[in-house]
Amino acid sequence: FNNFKSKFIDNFPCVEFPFRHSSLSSLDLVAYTLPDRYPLAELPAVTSNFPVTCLTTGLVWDVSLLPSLHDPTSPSTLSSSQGPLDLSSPSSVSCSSSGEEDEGRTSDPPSPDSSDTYHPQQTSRPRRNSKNRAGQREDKSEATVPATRPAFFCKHCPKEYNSLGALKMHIRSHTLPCVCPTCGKAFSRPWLLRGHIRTHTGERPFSCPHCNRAFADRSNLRAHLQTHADVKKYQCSTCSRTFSRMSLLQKHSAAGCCPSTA
DNA sequence: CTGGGGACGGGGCCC
DNA sequence: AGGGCCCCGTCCCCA
Repeated sequence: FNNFKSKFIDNFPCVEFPFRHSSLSSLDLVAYTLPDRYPLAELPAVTSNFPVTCLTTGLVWDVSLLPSLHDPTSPSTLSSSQGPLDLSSPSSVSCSSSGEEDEGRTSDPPSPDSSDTYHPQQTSRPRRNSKNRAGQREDKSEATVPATRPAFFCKHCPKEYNSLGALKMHIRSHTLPCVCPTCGKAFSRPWLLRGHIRTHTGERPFSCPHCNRAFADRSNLRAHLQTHADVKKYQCSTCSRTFSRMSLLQKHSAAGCCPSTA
């Protein structure tokens, strides 16, 4: 890995080393370097077990209430977030950030809307009323309830979707059609690329109303706003201490406040 | 160990 | 139907 890193830095002196995560395993490196882009989907999900109270919604984030999050058959709970980079041929991909279709591009996998990408067994759309974002993770991991069975299957991974649009959006995460003209890093969506480009330009359009800090990413501003809050979003159900981030609560629990659930 | 920032992924909703 | 945006979330790094 270090050799790879050194070579990368030598060849791309103006580009930040993309594999910044020092904890990358050899398997991760294989995932990056092999043409097959999805072996990470086979890895087991890393989960934690402790109750969390979301103060903003009043929901208790107790993983025991979300069995699908731990469904071993679900491949998607793993964060393959740092999507594989196709740095080998950055110029071969020509996605304009304005939303050029990944479908049908010459060097990419076959079009997601082609007939072999899905199997329209059932086309009933799920409830679109729910603004329950909390349920997103449930939906991500698997079809949680057999009531609305997904009908569209990704041919690149085991994920299933109940609409063609959702499937197409997902397939972009495989094809990564949006490529940064500066460093060649590829993204699934144009707005992700735009956010990434801000890391090059230094643009920070999201300002904190409470201090003079500004952020390139709205989510990061949101997280920052938690630091100004008297009562933070995530509460330990054992000691009632609140935290600005889920990850902090996780660390808190893992450190022993909630030994029964850590 | 804790708190916070940076970067990014992905599903749902709106237009 | 599709693109853009919003929101929620994760992971890593660093002070």
